[in-house]
This record gives sequence, C-alpha cells and structure tokens, in this order.
Amino acid sequence: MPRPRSLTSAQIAAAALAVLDRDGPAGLTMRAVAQQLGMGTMSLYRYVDDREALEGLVVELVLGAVDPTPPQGGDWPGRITVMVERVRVAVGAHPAVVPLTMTHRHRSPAILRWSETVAGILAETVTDPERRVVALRGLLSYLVGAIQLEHLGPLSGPGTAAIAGLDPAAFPHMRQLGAAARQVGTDEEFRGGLALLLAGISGGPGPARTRTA
Amino acid sequence: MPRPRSLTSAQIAAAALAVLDRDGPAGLTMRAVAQQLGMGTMSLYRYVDDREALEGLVVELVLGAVDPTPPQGGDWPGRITVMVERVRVAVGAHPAVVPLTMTHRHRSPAILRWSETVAGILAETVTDPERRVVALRGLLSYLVGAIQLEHLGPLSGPGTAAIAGLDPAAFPHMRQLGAAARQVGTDEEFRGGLALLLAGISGGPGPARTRTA
DNA sequence: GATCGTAAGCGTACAACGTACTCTTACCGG
DNA sequence: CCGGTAAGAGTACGTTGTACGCTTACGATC
Repeated sequence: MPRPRSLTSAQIAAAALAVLDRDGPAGLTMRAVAQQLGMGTMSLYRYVDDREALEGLVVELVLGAVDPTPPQGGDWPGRITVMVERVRVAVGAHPAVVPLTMTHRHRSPAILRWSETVAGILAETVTDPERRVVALRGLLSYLVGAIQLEHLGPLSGPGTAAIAGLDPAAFPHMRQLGAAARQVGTDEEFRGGLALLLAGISGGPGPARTRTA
Repeated sequence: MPRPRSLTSAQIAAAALAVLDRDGPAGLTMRAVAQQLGMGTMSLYRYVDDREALEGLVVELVLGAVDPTPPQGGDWPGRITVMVERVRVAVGAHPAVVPLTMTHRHRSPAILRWSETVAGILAETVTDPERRVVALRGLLSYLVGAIQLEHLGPLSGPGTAAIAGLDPAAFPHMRQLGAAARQVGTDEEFRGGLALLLAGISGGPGPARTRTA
C-alpha cells in the first residue's frame, strides 16, 4: 500500500564507502553520502538511524569482503596466516575505514564468522579452551594493532626516517633499528610478527617450550 | 615587556584530561576545556594551535606517566612484560584517551623513549637487527590492539555474554570459547597473549624452535 | 479509473562545534 | 608614569548532525 523503498542497505553502504575512499574519514558526512546517492540529506534517515549506524554499514561492507571459510591446504599456522592476511587485505583496500573499524568492530557479524573459523583451526592444536581463548584474543589483538600501525603509523618500520633524525646518544637502539627497518618490507614485518605469535602458540603451556606442533 | 602568560602547557593538558575523564571523548571540546580553565574559548588558542594539538597534549600527558627506565631485576621476558604493563596501566587509568592515542601515538616522545628501552632489552636476546625490528613492532602491535580490545571491545573475553546468545549450530567453537572466556580474567588474558608473543621471540629464527634463551 | 492511506523524500531550522577576526585590557620595561 | 606588546574575550561564520513537518508518489481498494 505505501510507497516502496528505492534503496537497499547495500547501496547505502556502497555510496558511503565511495565517499570514504574519495574524501577520507573526515569527508564521510550525512550530506556527502546523500548527495552521492542523489537524494536529499534527510532522506538518508529513512534508511539509517544516525551517523553511527551509517559507519557500521560501511565497516560491515568492508569486513564482509573477508572470506570466512577455512583454507584447505597447509598446516595450521599456515591456515591461520591465510585467515589473518585476508582481513589485512580487505582493510588495506580501503585504508580510510581503519579509524571506523576501531569503534565498530565489536558488533560485526563478519568478524564473528572469521573468529569462528580461526577458533576451529586453533582447536586442532590447542586443546585447553582457556588457552584457546587467550590465543584467539592474542591473534585478534595483534591483527587490530598491526593494521593500525600500518595505516596510521608514522612511516613503515618503527619510525624509519623520522627516527633517523633524532639524537643518536639518547636513542642508540632506535637509531640502529631505524636503519634496519628500511630493510624490512611491510609484508615481511606483518608476517614476521604474526609468525612470532604463532610460534608462541605452538610452544605449549610454558613461556618457551619445544614441541614443534 | 609584554603581558606574561598565565597558563602552562601542563595545566592545559591537565584541564583537558579532566574534561575527558568527566565527559568522555565526545565531550572534549575547545569550549569545555576553556571553561574548565576558567577562560574564554578563544583564549585557548593562545596556547594551542587547534583541537588536534590539544588532543596531542592530553595523549602525551597520559603517556608521559609511563616510566621509561629499564626495570632492574628478572629475565628479559619479565622485564619486557613490566614495560608493556606500564603502558597498559597508564592508559587504563584514563580509558577515554584510547581513541585519541590511535591518532596521536606516532608522534609521541614518550612512546619513543619507551621503545628505546624495550629495544635495548630485546637487544640482549635478538642479535639480528631486522629480527629485532619485527619483534619490537610485534610487541607494539599487540599492545595497541590489546588495549583497544580491552577498552572498546564488546565485553571482556572474545564476546563472552553476547557470544552466549548466538546460534550454537553455526558457531560451535565460539560458543565453547564464550563459556571458557568467563574463566579468563582481563589481566590473565593480556599477560597470556603477551607471553605467547614473547615465547615466539625467544624461539629463534624459525617458526617454532627450541632455545629457551 | 478515481480515490486515499501510508510512508518516501525533502526543506527548513536549530544547537553545537572549530576557529578567523577584532577589540579591549593587563602587564612590564623604560 | 607611560607606551608597546601580547593576553584574553566577544562576535560571527561555515559546517556538522538531526528534529520536525510538509509534500508527493505509489499501490491497494471501491
């Protein structure tokens, strides 16, 4: 009986993502998204509660691009690496979404599905559920932090060029690391840190044990 | 000759932090901080370039509370744990600052001093500078991510109560972990994840080696 | 095919924000 | 005592999110 809706949530999310990619996080305003959709500002509110909900839609669109199905081949660290890398790639395709993920990640179904798969892989090696909780949260923490450092950090490496300019006497170690950091690519750095965590997970209950998985 | 300044940067930072603690991140406005200082809104601009600079001051105040001197006793993983925990405690005292640290962390002298100390401790065990870069960045990533999950997460644990309400058939592993997560305290979780990373660092070049360091 | 109820779509309006501009005013060296 | 300098504040403007109410298009009904 009533007038039908002319937009889907997916269209709204896509428009918002287009604005975000084009104008950056600060450019994501209700007015800009409405204009992108070719409609009046207030019409947007027929589809979205408020700005926060709009942001949620964008985050979910980006995170929804992550394939949640378990990878097939390889050992468990390899498969977890694939899962983690999938998120990094999806977010890396839209760097401006990073600040938003921080606030909206917690209620994301996509992350939940992702977590389920990772938890399943972890179950193969970590039998104790409490240790599995710690491992999963550790992976998620690393993932969140690394993505942020990568996209909002000063430069790649732990300061790289900026580090090169500071007092060598007060910061001898950082000075040396600044030089070394130039040799380490972004991918290497990300994978390397993840490998450390995975090595720790495979090490068993103690702080540093043997058992190669 | 001119009229002297009546405020120090430290006073401004303290006032802004007070506002932040009282009203949350959204309440941190130029007007609110000026009022907190008992002065007109525009007078603030005599001391601070813009809102971003004000945020930087607050972040630095919080992060400046972190003791950057190396801990004395204990093995290297213990000392790094102390260093990492210091940051967590400092930030935990003012949770509302978490969203700000994300944007301002990169240019923080306090974090630089902290990094220098941690890099020094790492140098005791990790001889290769490139591997040390990866280790340091890994620690920082974990730290940043874990603090965020702790303060902006859904609830403690990887979903905990919210997880309990979802479809057991679709999320069997998360379901089980949700139950287990209730047994894991926040501190345990944080320390546990960190321990995994440290174990990985002490494991040597390969993905999972022996060498207890 | 005319009619009408419902919700879509939009224009206006307001409070609150960051901040540019300008004026007044308090201080201190001479 | 007095004048120059910068501190401090008032006003104002553009932009944001969004509440409110009007208009308008659709499709089920007679």
